[in-house]
Amino acid sequence: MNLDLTLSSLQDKGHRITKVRKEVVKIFSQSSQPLSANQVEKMLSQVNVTANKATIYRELQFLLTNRYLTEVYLHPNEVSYESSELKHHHHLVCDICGSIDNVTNCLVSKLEEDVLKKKGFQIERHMLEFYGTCSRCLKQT
Amino acid sequence: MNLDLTLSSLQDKGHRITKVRKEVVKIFSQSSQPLSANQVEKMLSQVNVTANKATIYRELQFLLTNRYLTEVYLHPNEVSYESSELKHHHHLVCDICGSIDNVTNCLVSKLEEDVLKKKGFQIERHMLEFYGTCSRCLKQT
DNA sequence: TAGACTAATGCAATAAAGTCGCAAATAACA
DNA sequence: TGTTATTTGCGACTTTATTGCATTAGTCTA
Repeated sequence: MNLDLTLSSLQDKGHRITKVRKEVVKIFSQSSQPLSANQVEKMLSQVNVTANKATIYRELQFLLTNRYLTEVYLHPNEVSYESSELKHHHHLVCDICGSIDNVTNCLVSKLEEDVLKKKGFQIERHMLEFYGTCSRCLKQT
Repeated sequence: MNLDLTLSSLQDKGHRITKVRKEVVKIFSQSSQPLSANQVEKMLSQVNVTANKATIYRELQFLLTNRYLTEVYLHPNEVSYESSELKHHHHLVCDICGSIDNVTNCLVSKLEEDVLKKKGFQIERHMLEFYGTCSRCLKQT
C-alpha cells in the first residue's frame, strides 16, 4: 500500500489530510526503522513542518488506532512505531551501537498453533526482538 | 537457585542485605508474573515494608545490574521485571483482562543460528511476547 | 468561491515514570 | 561498641505522555 492510498483511505473514513498527518504518514512509509515520538518530531522539523508535541502524540495514537502504525517496545520508557504495512519481521537490536536491523523469516507461526491447542489462548500478534552484537561491532572487539 | 543463595551471593560481592533488598528478592523469587516498580511497591507495603520510590527504582536497577532480574517490556511506558532464574519462557498477554501466562517451549534457537549465519549478528537474548485473548475471555464473548 | 461544520492544532496545565544529589541512617565487620 | 561504606529518604528535577479548551483550518456544499 502506498502513501496516497493510505491517505485517501483515511479520508474516506472522514478524516482530514493535514500537513502534519501527510508528512507523518510519509515519514513512516519511507522508514525501515521504528521511530519514537521524539524521532518523528525531529524528522518533521527537517522537512520544515513544525508540530506541537501534543499533536505528534495525538497523531501517532490516531494512526495506531487506524491500524496504520504498530507499536514496538525495544527499550524501557520509549515506545516506537512502524508502518503496519511492512512485511512481518523482527528486530535485531545492537546493545553496543543501538543499530536496528530486521529479520523477515519467522518461525513463530507453528508455535502459535501449539499454544492455542494447549492453552486455549488465541494469539492475535506477537513481538519478537533480538538483542546482541551486530556484525560491525563484533569486528571491532 | 533459592532465596538465601541469591542473597548470600550478593553479600559475597560486598553488597548488604537490607530489609528492602531481602523483601524484593523474596517477592521476585515467589512471583510467576513480571512486576513493575509500582507493583513491587504495593507488594512491599502488603508485608509492611515501606520504601521510597527512589529506593525501589534503585533496587530494581541494582538487581538488574547484578543479573538477578531481567527486564520485560509488555506495555508502553511500563517496564516490568522478573527473576532471571525462571526457566526461559515467553508471555501470553491478554488484551482484554491483562492476564499474563507463560509458555516455556521455545522454537527461537534455530532461528538464532540462522541469523548469525546470514547476518553475522550475534544474538545474546531475545524477547518474544504474545498478545491475544486468553481462554477465559474467549469463552465470555 | 464563500460560508458552515467539525476535525485537528497549539497552548498550558497536569500526570506519571524515573533519576539524581546530598545528608542521614544502617548493615557489616573488626 | 565503634568505624566505614553502602543504602535510604527526601526533595527537586527530567522526560514522556495526556487532557481541556479556545483557535485554526480542512472539507463539503451552495
